[in-house]
Amino acid sequence: MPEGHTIHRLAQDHRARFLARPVRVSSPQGKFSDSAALLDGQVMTGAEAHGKHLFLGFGALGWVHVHLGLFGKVDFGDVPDTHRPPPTDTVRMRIAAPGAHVDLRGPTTCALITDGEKGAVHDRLGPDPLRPDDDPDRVWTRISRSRTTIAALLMDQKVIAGVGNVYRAEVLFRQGIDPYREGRAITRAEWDTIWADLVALMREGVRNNRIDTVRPEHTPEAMGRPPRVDDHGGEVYVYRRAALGCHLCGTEIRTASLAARNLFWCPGCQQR
DNA sequence: TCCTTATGTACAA
DNA sequence: TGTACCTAAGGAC
Repeated sequence: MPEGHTIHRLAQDHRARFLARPVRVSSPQGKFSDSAALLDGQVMTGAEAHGKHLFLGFGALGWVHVHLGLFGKVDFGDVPDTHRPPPTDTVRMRIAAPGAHVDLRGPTTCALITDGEKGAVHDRLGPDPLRPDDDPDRVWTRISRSRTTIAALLMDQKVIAGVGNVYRAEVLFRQGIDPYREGRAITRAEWDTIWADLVALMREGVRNNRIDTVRPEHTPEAMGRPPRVDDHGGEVYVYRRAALGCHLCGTEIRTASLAARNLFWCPGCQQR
């Protein structure tokens, strides 16, 4: 379930269990074995996120750089060592300390890198709504000069880091903006609202560890409908609701493929 | 049991 | 634009 909120939550969850503690590191699946051997027994000195990238610090040894890609999964287990389940053979990396372990499966990236290499990753990522010091003006500069659609721009990690297919669809619905509108046709006021909305939605995503975007007044309860949670685990307006009726205006939600990803929007609520 | 799909990205042509 | 990569769940049979 990896959009930026997941990764920031993972950083927090790693810090809570492992920060400043020596940890056991292994790679049952094998692809990370050499680095795991170097790190085994070392102290975890940091855990941070930028967009969808996770960095686990190990002092002078560098950082474990993790990117979940589309399929990557992380499972924590908070059990006494005597009850710790043996890892399955797809676990790329297991980190363990007394009373806690975490398994990483199916990541696109899991590699030990240097400070310099970490810096290079930050340099190619845009501002992240979940990093308090990041500057939305840098994003606005790119968007306001671009003929690319706002839908494509929001998914471009060099422009803005951490937004994925769900937040893209949902923030454009919430702001009433058609996904095919060009970046340069977005007004400054619209951009300010999009950024502020992403900050709020993604912070809530970190808190709840899932994506909910439906405003209180639009929940099924508030609208007198039976309770419902969408099958990806949160409550949303348009994501994966193709051919269903819009919660607000009843228009059929449309879907289209854009740069190999599924786009969802309501033609009734979102303006060109 | 097989097929499809998925909240992602990099690289080749 | 297409393809490769990594894993697991759900649905069709």
